[in-house]
Amino acid sequence: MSQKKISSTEENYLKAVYSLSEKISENSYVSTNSIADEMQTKAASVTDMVKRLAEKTMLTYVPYKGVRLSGLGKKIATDLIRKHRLWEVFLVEKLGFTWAEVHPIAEQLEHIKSDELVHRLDAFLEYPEYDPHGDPIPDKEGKFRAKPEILLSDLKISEAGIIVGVKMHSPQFLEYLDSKKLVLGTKVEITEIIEFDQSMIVKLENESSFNVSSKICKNLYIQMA
Amino acid sequence: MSQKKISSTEENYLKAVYSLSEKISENSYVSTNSIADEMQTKAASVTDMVKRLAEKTMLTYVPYKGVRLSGLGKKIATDLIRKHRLWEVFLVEKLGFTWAEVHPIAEQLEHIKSDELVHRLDAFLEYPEYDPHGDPIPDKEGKFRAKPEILLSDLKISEAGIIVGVKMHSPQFLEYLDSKKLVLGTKVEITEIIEFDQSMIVKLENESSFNVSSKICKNLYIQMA
DNA sequence: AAAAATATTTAGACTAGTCTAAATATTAAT
DNA sequence: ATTAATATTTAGACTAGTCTAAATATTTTT
Ligand SMILES: [Mn+2]
Ligand SMILES: [Mn+2]
Ligand SMILES: [Mn+2]
Ligand SMILES: [Mn+2]
Repeated sequence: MSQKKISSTEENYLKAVYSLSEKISENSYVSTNSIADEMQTKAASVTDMVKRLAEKTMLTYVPYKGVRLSGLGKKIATDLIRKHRLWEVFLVEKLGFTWAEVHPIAEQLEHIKSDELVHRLDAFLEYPEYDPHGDPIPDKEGKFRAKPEILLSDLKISEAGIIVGVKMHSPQFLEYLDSKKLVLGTKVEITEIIEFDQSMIVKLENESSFNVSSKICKNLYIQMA
Repeated sequence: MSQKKISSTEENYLKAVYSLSEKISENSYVSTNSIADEMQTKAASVTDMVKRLAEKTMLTYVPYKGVRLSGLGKKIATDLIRKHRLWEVFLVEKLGFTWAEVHPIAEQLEHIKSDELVHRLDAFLEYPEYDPHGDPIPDKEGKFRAKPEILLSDLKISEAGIIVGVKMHSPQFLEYLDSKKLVLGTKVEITEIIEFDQSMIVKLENESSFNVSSKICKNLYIQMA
């Protein structure tokens, strides 16, 4: 399986490429610069690294075009995402962390190498399907369950739904959501849309309604009721 | 606290020095070669590293004599041991690993950096005092509880006690102990000592008695009944 | 289609950590 | 007190990963 010799750095590059691949069309390449952006590093460093990863057959690299993950690279990336999200569930469900706190710790824990550990953690958590931010947890084969698609900003007046995920993950954003009780599982109904700034007046169950900015509406995933 | 920039490698060196310090007299030095042995590396590499650690005031280094941990170095080492042992408890108590399996995984987990995580893990495990091998878990200040001292090999005929720890940690040894039911908490009584090879005939509660080799007797810690 | 702007790669340097081989210091043996 | 054996340090080289600056390729604008 994924028991090859691979560094945490290499894993992080593959994860970044995977994540960037999701945002572009199937047959296009992930550019050097976009990877540098995502990894907070320099394009020159990326070129070095993708050459090494290509050497290890984890991706294909076409100079001046970009890279594409191979099956192996995809497997390593989804394994990493699986571990990241399982650990986030652990941190929230078992240790009582908030959803705003867990990401940096999961960034470390995802690199722990032990298939048996992942397997037992998964069982201990009772095979969760989604992480604390509503992101689906891929299975051992790297298959994802359906991910939330509809944003709060897609709803029309009088439509209602349940918050099932967040698009942005910054702690500040998540803490703000907590303070407004806009957490996963909360039912929301649109009572009004303010045209000039695209903000919405939202009604929560057993709560008074209030204004929600466009920025927030574009970062909340909804399961329509 | 321990939030300085410190690499896992540096942490491992400090842990090795700490462990070696325990085995020698208070005022003597830990030698370069002994560190190289412990770390499975070369003496030349150790010299390089201890110079860097001395630079960071984590230990004092006297060329051709050896090193001694500073207060800071000692704190980093005991923090690491604390984390290692807490994770071992987690792996055994919560995830169902055997005591023979946990060490290599804890070697990775001990390097996760988050004081809050350690604190919450400690609480989640209900503040355990000993790890699955009977080794005491130091507190936040690095203070240790009493560690087991008496070995099974110290007992005389007809004396009895409870197994509270193991001196050796190899998986093979631990698995062998499991197969003989010589696990922590087991009550043992010496019924006979074979002089020529220093092996012992041991009686367990509700079990028939059997021969235990000298090597094993020297690696089992006993709390006398 | 040339010029300008942008993206990407190459070249060379740096740090952390490691190694081997050679030099030097310390300790033990005669 | 020399000599021999052992321990330790230095010197020089190597890899992974990173950076800046310069060179080159690609894309966009005019
Ligand atoms: Mn995360
Ligand atoms: Mn998440
Ligand atoms: Mn251990
Ligand atoms: Mn242990």
